[in-house]
Amino acid sequence: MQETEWDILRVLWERGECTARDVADALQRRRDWAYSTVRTMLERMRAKGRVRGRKVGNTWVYAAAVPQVDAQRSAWRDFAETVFDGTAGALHFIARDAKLSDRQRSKLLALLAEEEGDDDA
Amino acid sequence: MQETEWDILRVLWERGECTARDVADALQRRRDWAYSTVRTMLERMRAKGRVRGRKVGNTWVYAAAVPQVDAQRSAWRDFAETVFDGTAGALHFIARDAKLSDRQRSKLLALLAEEEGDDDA
DNA sequence: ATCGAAGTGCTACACATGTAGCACTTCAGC
DNA sequence: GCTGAAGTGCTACATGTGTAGCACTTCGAT
Repeated sequence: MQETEWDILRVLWERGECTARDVADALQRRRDWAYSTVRTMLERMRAKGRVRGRKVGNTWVYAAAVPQVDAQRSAWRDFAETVFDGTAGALHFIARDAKLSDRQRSKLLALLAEEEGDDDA
Repeated sequence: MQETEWDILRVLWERGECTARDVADALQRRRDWAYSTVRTMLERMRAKGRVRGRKVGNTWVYAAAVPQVDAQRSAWRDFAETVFDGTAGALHFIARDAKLSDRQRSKLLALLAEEEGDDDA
């Protein structure tokens, strides 16, 4: 999935259902897209099943087709696979080569510790 | 950077300088590419500066233009930026939502602990 | 000298992505 | 009822990506 799509999806995840106009407005600063660009993108994403669309009156209203965390999980898997040949390699990289700041490292440790043992709970 | 490029670069990182033939052979199983496909890709990557190429006799010999870990770092940054709006979000995700197995989690903890304090040393 | 394998430069073509315009319709306010 | 803003469907066009072929050259072995 491309960056453009993530930008659009982020809007949809944050705000729930949106019209093309809503999305365009929300992305105003981040992306200087013409309204029609946003529309094209939304339509393409609908064709690909990335977003759902329903018509309210004569207006299309869009929503993300999958929960954000699901999309993130598959992005994470793809990333790990493509760049590190698997999750193990990716984690290895993060721990050792990602040049995390001390702050980031301890935050990560803290979060991991917190999570320890309560898988998914 | 696309998956195809990573596959090629991985070969170059592993083996150092390679001819198109070397790369094609190395990718035999992973990717069923025609020799010319590999050549096209290498040439395009050379045009983009992703690989360096020098001519040995009449044969092109290619090598990755950047060290693997550098490429991984920028991929990591792009990934974090695109999907999580920053490294912090990405780390948060990894600690809490990536559904790591217990084994992966403890491995990660161990690696992080090991690294603790010796930044880059 | 010659023949074939492997190399080279160049071209091709379909599909995806980034970006956007046009012509037409519809609804809300005057 | 008319007008304008916002919506719609459709089209466009450049660039990137995936995949590969063709014609020509070159070098090593016979």
